[in-house]
Amino acid sequence: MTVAQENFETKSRNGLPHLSAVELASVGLVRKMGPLSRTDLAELLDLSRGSVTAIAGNLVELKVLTEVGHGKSEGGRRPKLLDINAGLGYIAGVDIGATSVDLALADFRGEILERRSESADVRDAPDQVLGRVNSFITDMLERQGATEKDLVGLGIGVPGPVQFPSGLLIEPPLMPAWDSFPIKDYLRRKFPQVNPAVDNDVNIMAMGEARVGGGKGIENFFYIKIGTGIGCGVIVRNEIYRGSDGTAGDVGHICVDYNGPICHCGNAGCLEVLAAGPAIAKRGMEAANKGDSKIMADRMEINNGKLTAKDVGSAAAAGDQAALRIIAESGKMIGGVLAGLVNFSNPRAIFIGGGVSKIGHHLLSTIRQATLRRATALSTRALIIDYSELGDDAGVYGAIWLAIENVFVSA
Amino acid sequence: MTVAQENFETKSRNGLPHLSAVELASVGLVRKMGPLSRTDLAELLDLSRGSVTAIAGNLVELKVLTEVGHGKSEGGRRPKLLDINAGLGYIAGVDIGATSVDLALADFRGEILERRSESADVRDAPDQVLGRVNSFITDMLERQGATEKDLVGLGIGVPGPVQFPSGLLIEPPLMPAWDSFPIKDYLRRKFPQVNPAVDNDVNIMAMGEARVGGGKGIENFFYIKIGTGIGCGVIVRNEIYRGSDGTAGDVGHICVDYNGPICHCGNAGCLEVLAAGPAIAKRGMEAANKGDSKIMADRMEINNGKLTAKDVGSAAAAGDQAALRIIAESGKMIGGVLAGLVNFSNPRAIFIGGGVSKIGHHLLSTIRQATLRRATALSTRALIIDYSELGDDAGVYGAIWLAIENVFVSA
DNA sequence: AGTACTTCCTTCAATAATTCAAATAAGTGA
DNA sequence: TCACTTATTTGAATTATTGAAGGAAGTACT
Repeated sequence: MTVAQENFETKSRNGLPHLSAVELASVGLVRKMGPLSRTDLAELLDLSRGSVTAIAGNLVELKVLTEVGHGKSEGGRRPKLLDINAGLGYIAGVDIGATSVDLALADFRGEILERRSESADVRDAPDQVLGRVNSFITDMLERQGATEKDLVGLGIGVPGPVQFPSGLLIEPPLMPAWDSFPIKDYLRRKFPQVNPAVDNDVNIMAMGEARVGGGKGIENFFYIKIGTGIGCGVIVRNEIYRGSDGTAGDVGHICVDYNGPICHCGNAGCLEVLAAGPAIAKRGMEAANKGDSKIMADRMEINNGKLTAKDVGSAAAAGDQAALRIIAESGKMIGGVLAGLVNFSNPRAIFIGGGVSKIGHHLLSTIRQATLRRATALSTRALIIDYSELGDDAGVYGAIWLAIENVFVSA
Repeated sequence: MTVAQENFETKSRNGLPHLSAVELASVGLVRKMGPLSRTDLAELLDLSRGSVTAIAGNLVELKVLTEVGHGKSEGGRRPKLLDINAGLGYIAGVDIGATSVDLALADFRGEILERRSESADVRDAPDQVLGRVNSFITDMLERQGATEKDLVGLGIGVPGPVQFPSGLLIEPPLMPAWDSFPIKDYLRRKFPQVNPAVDNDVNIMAMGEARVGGGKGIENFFYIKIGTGIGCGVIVRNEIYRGSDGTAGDVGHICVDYNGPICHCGNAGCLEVLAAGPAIAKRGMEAANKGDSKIMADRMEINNGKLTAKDVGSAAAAGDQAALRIIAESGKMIGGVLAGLVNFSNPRAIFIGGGVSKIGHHLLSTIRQATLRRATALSTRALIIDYSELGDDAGVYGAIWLAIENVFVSA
């Protein structure tokens, strides 16, 4: 490369160089597979070693990749391994929940440097919540000895339907004040160089599971979040599947009982009203009041007359029959819906996360049973159903990876 | 290109030249958008006009593209339009149904030259059925003045679960004799140069609808086939979605009534047993026997004691209340399942085909109502629900296009 | 330690793909 | 007719890629 060209070296707004398609592919491969030698890259890219030497040389010069020691010799010269340059810039991942904000600051490889959970009310005005997000991120950057300019990527998940490219929420039931609020613009007020990626919270959890959790290497899977509601992130061909309007994965309002109770969505018998956390808690309280469960009744007394799904879970873990029955009912309904979706979509795996997934193993086993019983044999042959590997970190990991995969694409 | 190289010009087995990635992209664009000028191509490919001149020149020399006259001037020189060279070779599309084989021979653009329907029993031995397929194709080629060597692509759909890359059927319920039968190899005995593409029948129908029917330009949609069974072809990001084992779209065995009748799959209350053609026919006969419908009872007498779904349809068209109710019931169940899948998958459209879809408009309208009622508002905002545009031709069109898109990929 | 072999990486001339700028072709409209 | 516009072609310059040759850095065997 001549000196004249170097002067015209194009840089995107975030200060990172523009990469060619081959360079992007190389970086992607290293991200996906970990440190690679030039020979590995040549084989994976189907290019000659000579070309890869040139490409890798350029990427090292641009400080996108660095040499990180040597690999094991396989009978000859040891390979020099190339990895993502962790120090190229910082990535922030934000997972906004109904009552809390989870954040993490990561290096350029996606390794988390600092992790935070703050309480927040999503019903507050968006600029209030996002203002706090901005200052949390600034704070984390400062603690790493960095400044706002060093942030190169920012991903954020919000609990509502997102129109992905624009990052606008469309009629979010939980957070009406956020409808069409320009989230990206607001975040850019503090970090003008970054191009934030905004997505639905369940989508980013699925993304996290796909890139660093149990979904690594799995092309098609679901991530089910069971909490106050029930949502689903869908990974198709290793990417988040958002559907035509960004609403894909809305499994909470699939009908399981046409004569069931009315959901806040206006319809009767949605999975969400019948099987999510509040339903489990409610049925627990009913059982306690009816005298079907001493454990739950005791717990209810301590808890000023209330029970949570978690309480029902601990009762079940202690062998309480009523609690076990309640959880099994919920699991059966969820499994029944999942069976239909498995028939339709034939995923390789289903990962279950969200607050309610922590109430114990009984829920998982009934979900698993119900799903396997009602789905076709062919589609369940190799189906994995398990809890999320990342637990509460799925969201922030996914946000980080959404940001990472958007870092080199210009606004 | 030097003379020495021309001698080494690589050709694939089917006699077609190997194309580079850019060339493939160009051809794909012309296939998708119709005749294009070099300038159009340059813009679509994001290449300079000079490059496109070279690429187009090569493709014309290879006889993959041809100049087909001029476009309208927009104030300057008229563009020369490039189109696929129809005469480069023939494409055969085959749609094997339970009781019939539909075939078509097309030119290289996918334009059908001859169309045939033959009766056949899929329960026969596969070599017997496929032997007939081979000779039908040969016959059609001869009627075009061509020989077996002129076939460059062959696509075939079969009514059972297919493991796509290998083209093997896996435990097909309708056609046990075909289990793991090497369909591709058999077809190649007559057409050794082609690399046949084998897929599930519903998948190829969806493909047909995607490429030449109502699904043109729609990224994500379902094709529902209602006949003896109920199947679904899923198009995601403009491609057939097959899932992890090739069984995606198996909606017929989604449960709609846990206390319903037992399906041949072993489970109770599958959509298929309750809502497909045989269920409609059965309920029609019950109504006739109970004296609820004079029209159907009369029809039954003529038909030696039997009714078909179509008979119920004509009764409904004539205003018969019992028939209307039966069809509405079926439509409601299908719509109920579709609503769940719409929530989950957020497609832009649903196209309905298959034999039972011909029983009249009442079925469509109840399916539409039931789907829209139970799916979320956001996911149905822009949702199209309509009959297949291609009707009985969806299968052969899809087979042709599956073949076309495999023509330049080597075996 | 020496030798043969292997693997990994670099270099560089040759080749292929692409761009850019200029020329040419073929129209429109006043 | 002339000025202008759009489409295509051409060819020199640039960039990307290959392939062969060789150097670097290891292993394995003697």
